[in-house]
Amino acid sequence: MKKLQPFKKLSKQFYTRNLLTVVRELPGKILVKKYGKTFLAGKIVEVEAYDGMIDKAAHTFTGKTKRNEIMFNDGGYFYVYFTYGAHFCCNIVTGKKDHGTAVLIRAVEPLAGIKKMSLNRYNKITLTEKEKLNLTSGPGKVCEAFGITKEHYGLDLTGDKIFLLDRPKLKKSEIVVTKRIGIKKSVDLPWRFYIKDNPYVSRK
DNA sequence: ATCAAGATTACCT
DNA sequence: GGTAATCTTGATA
Repeated sequence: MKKLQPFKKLSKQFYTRNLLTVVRELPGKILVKKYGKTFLAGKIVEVEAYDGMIDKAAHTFTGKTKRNEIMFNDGGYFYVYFTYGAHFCCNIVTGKKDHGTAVLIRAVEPLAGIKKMSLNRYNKITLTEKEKLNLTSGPGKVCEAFGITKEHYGLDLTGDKIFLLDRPKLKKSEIVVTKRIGIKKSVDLPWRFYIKDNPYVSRK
């Protein structure tokens, strides 16, 4: 009989390891945002790594600015940015202080608070099948569904507003590795990781 | 002060 | 498949 693992918050030590170690372990973990007395939650199904030291696509590649300064902290902080005049995207800062590394959360599978997510995305509760799959299948969609905005910039992920829950490690065969999406620089780095056959992954 | 780009999305054919 | 929308940020002057 397999022991049921309790849902435990990921610790500071999880995040302060190297970017590429953390990014491989993030698929399958659970993103949680406190919402009043309840919670919004989703299983992380797609992520990308960004490393300012060697990666021209990273916001930290050209040094510290007001926007990216949280990425130069040690791991365990939330980096939120605004783009294309419309969308927020959220990231998990990793590594040691001054590394400038983070993981973009590209897609999650909704687990709890789905009604609230539906309201945030579509301003209604009853969704078509297509709309359900479109709820959190992209970085901007995740933030809209969870109500994540610049006010969440810099949050400590060991706190209780936004955090991740641990889950058993996935097998290597369950994770697909590809080049990243939607960037024009350093396009060949194989730093996108997603859960095989999961319908909420943004693109095959 | 001005300007171009952008870790996207929704909607179109 | 392609592209308009939309505005913050960072770079350049």
